[in-house]
Amino acid sequence: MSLRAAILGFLDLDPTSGYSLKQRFEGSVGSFWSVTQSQIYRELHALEREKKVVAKREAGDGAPDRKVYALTKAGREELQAWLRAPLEPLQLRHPLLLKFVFAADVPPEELDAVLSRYEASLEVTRAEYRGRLLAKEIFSLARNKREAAMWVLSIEHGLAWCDTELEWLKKTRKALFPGGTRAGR
Amino acid sequence: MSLRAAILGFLDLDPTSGYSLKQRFEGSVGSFWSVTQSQIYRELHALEREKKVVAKREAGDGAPDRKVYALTKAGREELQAWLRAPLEPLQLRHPLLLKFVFAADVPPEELDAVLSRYEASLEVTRAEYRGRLLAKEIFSLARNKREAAMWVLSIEHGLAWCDTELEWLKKTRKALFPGGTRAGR
DNA sequence: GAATTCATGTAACTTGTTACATGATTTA
DNA sequence: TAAATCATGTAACAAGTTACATGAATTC
Repeated sequence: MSLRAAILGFLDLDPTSGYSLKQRFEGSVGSFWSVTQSQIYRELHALEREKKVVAKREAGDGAPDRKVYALTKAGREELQAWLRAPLEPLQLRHPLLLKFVFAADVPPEELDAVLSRYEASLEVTRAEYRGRLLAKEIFSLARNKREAAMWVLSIEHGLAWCDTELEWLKKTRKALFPGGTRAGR
Repeated sequence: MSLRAAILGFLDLDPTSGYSLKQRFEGSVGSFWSVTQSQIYRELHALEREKKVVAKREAGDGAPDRKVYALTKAGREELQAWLRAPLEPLQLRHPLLLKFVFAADVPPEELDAVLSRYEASLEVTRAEYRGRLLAKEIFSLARNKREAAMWVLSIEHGLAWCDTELEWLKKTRKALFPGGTRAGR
């Protein structure tokens, strides 16, 4: 349901093709909502059948044709209804934590390696969010100041989450490997 | 894959039935890994077919029979392999954030209501985690001190996450409703 | 007497993932 | 010349959700 609504949301901002919707997801809500190309096409087809969106074929001379989707009135109504509807419950799935709970017998160096890889990936993610804030692309795409402010807040949410994770890792390392496991960390 | 491994992990701690596995998920990793009853039975059946677990029927006199599952050697090996394997990537799906991004035109009071409901649910969750730490059930179930320490850390992760969310909400409210939307908040 | 808990499960459905196929254009 | 990008999609599969069915025992 959320995926569907997000597609409507993006098309409301700016009608576009399935292919580029994928890019938009990645470039803006990717940190808290992941999608695959197949999902997008499937949902787009369903929305089209239900007349929530209409497609216009645009000839790309040389390049492949694009099917540009736009909301219909019914589509706009569905989006508005979703915005006011109660939230679907947040259900985290955190593979590191899950593994962690069963890992008491894993030798310290191996556990440390798992934590380190996660830490490295967090730092990459955080740098990306920082870049997004600095790039200020947001301010050119947003339709008004309020919208821009909200997009900034959503990125700041991602940054705060990264920081919390990193702090937890630090604390966890201290608790589990009080002497350190190897030179350098 | 993670679900499967977690089932193996729980059965390794203590052989038990599908029904009570569900309870154990909820009572320990529920904050970062949600499951349904159907998923558990389905996976348990698959694991049985693959000889990773064996079931023993225990007659419950009066009460329904239970099928108590225990790991086989192959099951233990799969668990150990998973513990050392690279993590599946973390993919958040955060319905509030997603909605937030498209909600610039939602009237302040309605948006505030969405945020408030989320805030309330976070406070419930946080209280539950606190309770879990205070209850110290952990220390009786853990097989050793290291394991207990790791379980405590996993709950502390949940608490830290709640706190970060609550702080973000506060900040967001301040940014979006500088004068407040109604008495009391 | 009604609802909840214990305990098993099935069926149907929705959502998410992976792999593949096509074919032109641009970049390395 | 090989790889990446643009752009469409399909098929098969895996994972997650919802609703239902059964039936005894216990608690309200």
